[in-house]
Amino acid sequence: MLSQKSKYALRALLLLARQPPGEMVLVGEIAEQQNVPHKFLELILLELRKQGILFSQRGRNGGYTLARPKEAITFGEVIRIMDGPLAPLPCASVAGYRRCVDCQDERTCEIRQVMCSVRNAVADVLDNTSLADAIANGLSRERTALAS
Amino acid sequence: MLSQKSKYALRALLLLARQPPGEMVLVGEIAEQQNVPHKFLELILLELRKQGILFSQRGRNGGYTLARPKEAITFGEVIRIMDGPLAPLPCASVAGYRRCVDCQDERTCEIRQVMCSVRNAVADVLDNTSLADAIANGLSRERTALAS
DNA sequence: TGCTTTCCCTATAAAGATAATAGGATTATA
DNA sequence: TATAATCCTATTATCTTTATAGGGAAAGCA
Repeated sequence: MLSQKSKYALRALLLLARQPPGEMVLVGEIAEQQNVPHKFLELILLELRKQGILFSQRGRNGGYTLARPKEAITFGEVIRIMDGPLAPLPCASVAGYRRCVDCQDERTCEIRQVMCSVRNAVADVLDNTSLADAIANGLSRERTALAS
Repeated sequence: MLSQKSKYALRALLLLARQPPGEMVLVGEIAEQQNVPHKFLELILLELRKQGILFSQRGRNGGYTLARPKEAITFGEVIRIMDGPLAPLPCASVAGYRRCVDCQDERTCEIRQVMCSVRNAVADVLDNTSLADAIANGLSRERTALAS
């Protein structure tokens, strides 16, 4: 399940991705527009900055902006930062592998094998969807909906 | 993330799937072999029985057995019973759809669209993997491992 | 220089979900 | 009727998520 934190993070990033490149936006503006608690959003944006997703400036005329082009930020990267590994089980994770303490034989564990397939299927979607992709799909859907 | 409950449930079901069809197994035996708390496993098996996955018999010579052939029980079905919908967001779920309370326009929500893709990718794996499939894959991997 | 605005940082509380335990009720068999 | 097993409800314990609070530090401007 996607956490509230990831949802807020993605909302904020999509909002920033819709701005002209380099445009600074205040935490308060994002919070208000997206219905996210201000202070909670601060924590989220702070973490995204530390992880190189956002660039920030303090003081007057400060705010946040994407640290990279919107084509170069994927859903997978964002969700991993907020929620941790994509895999349904630690033992099926590539980046965040951890052995199951009560697993009798990982090499033959059927559950692990299936969860590895799930992990790959999920990563295939999320690591290949950028903020730009998501926005573009949204627009094309919108056009389709209006045309029909 | 897969819950402990789902993991225990799948372990128990895979154990039962490896028995001769119709063979009754005690909760206590499953709990011991799979390192699962006895009383907790009882709750899990009980729910699986209510949902038509297991058949049980009380009293002496009682126990649990699969209510259907192992080819006809999928990971998706089991995980939905234990953990609820597969989708990362309620608004992206087919079976358990629920609107996001703070969503401004679901029709154009980019996050929802991506999460629908994730849901489909996950369901595609889990709804097409039966207990029998998982056991068969495990064996073939074992053979491969031994051969190499 | 001092004032304001903004992000930055740490700590903690509140709420909810998950995991587990407990104790007995019911049923089938020998 | 004794026994062994599942069945059922309630409760506790633990952990995670979500959110709040209060101030610290830097940037710009008068």
